[in-house]
Amino acid sequence: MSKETYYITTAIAYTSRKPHIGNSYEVVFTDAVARLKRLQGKDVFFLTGTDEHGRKNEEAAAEEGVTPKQYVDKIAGQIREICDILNTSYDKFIRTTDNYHVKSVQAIFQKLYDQGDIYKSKYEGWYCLPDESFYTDSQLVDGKCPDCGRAVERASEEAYFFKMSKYQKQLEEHIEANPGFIFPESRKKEMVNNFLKPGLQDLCVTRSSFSWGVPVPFDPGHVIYVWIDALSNYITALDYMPGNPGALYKRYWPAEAHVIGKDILRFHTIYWPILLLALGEPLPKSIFGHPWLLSGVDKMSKSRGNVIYADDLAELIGVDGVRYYLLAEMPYAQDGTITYERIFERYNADLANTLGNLVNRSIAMTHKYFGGKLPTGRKAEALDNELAHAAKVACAQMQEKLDAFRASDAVEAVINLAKRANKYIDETTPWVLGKDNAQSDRLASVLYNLLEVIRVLGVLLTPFLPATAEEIFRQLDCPAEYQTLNSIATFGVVPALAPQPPTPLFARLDTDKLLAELQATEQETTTIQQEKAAHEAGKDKPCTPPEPEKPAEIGYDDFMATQLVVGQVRACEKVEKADKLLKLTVFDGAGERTIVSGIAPWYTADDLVGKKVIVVANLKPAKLRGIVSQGMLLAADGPGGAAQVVFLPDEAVPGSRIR
RNA sequence: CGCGGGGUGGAGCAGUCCGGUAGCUCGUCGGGCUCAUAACCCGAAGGUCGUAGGUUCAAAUCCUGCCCCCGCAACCA
Repeated sequence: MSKETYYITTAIAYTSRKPHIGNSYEVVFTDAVARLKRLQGKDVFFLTGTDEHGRKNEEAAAEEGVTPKQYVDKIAGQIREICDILNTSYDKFIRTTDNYHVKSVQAIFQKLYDQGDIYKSKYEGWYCLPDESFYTDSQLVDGKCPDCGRAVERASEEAYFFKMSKYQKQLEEHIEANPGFIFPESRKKEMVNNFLKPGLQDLCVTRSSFSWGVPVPFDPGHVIYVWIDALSNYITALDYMPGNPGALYKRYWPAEAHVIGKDILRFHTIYWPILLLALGEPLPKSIFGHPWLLSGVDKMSKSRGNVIYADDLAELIGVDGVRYYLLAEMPYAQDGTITYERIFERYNADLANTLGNLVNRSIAMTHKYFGGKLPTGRKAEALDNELAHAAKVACAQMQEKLDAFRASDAVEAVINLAKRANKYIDETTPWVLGKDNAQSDRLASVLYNLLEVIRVLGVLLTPFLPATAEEIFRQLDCPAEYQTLNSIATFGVVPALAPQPPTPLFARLDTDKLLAELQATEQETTTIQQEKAAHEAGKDKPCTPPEPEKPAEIGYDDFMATQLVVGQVRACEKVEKADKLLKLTVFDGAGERTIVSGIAPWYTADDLVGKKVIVVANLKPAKLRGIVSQGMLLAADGPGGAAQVVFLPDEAVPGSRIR
């Protein structure tokens, strides 16, 4: 009854688009841990879900002509569907639009406000009346509006702020006292050095510029921003209410681990703990910032046309094929890579050849030599002990590694056992024993040991490849009580199994053929994707990349509103303390202007000085790294995020209009 | 001097804390076997462990300088 509890969560996925396979890694990994813990007899609660508020969703919905709720319903459905396809065993799928969550978030906000940790203040800034815009100190040009050059006045917009600094000390002490709180270690250093040490600012926790969110209970013009809304999901999912926590909360909180992407570590290791400190609740035991899965050397993104989706891949290699790749291939602290070559290679080598073939040949021999049922006679040999020992080692290693969140090492330990069993077959040569009736007892022993190892493999694979484990048990005709960790603690406890006729677990893939097919379909889609990508302006933010928008048609006048002119680069220098910035002096026909451009990684002064470029002449000036940039250069998005500046022929006359 | 991680046979990684025969997977080559999914088992080739110095009887491992890659921060109009 009093089983040890184990609460583990993924981050909730932002409902901006269908998650790609890199996004899916998190939920598969977390699922493997959750399944292991259940296997170990813990009372597990595994939470995942979706983060559904925010301006982006509001806008996306408007564009599709549906309500925000309709929009997020659709995407949340897709996200959940992928979790289901991947056979993840979450106990709850929370959506931040769920009613209980909204209520709880409001109560949390109210409590923090009542105790003075949230206060209403002003988003202070310089306001330009004619432009209706706010500017910060650094944006101002000579104390004037950077846009129109007119005077600005000190003005403010109301917003609510959270007193982060009040809890900073406490958090720092906690991190110090609990070395395992943030891991891997290198991530912890990033957080402490970059954010904690410099000191925390109070955090603006509401917005009034959009309305798709949880309203501030006592001030409905304001909406609670993502920090308190989304992060709280980990406790609202357990029916948390300030002062009146629900039964689930009492049972499962604090969480054992929050598994999140390295990109949102800051929110989870700083904002979230401080929020909990303010609520007077215990902090989660650990926060694991996992690395990313890169497509080749690039981040996966729609605009690069290198996206792989888990469900598509599952069509090719099965759900467990996908799970296997993710779990076996992702390093612990460094980014992993995914390519089809690698996927097929791992699938064939480990799943088809090593594991699948072992199961198949062992069961096939049981049928061939004994009609599917082993006789009772046995004859043990010293060799057998080595196999039994390997099973014991695999069992210990798998748990030790996965307990430490080292999934690929854990998987390796299991596959190693399968390799050892394949070797055992060669060592014992059952096909030789089969030719000699006098060796029947020995043959029966060998096959028994093999079936026993396969059963062990079935148990050990449960966290990683649940469907395969099940299929192994089915083929072995293995009763449920022999599918547990306890039952494999000692080798050779299972009664003689009478396996079903063998069915291959994983069909070998014809790698060359598959790659050729993929290349063919890729070429069809690439063109379309590239066209789309051309319209996608900025880079995607890692956690919430924007959906590529179908460009709305614009009229000629709209286009002409952008004043493109020929400019000649007269001078160029690197901006100090900025990796990407070049400060350019450009002659635009009338005079020289300064343009700061983020192309330093790809261009030097020599590449640019004297060249004719396209300048956006009427762009609002902006201050970059303290330098006012008056316009911008046109450049194409090149491969790998590189910028490719558009150069004009030398004859082009500075100042002439481009249209 | 903003903070941190890394450079190991063709590819991907382990080993570095606690110096002492450089290990694993894939690939290549050769052999064995035939129960099995052209699978399995054995063996071989292939590495001056980024680079230059230093400490030591001994350095991938410890120290110092330099080069290159990556992450965080900053920044990309």
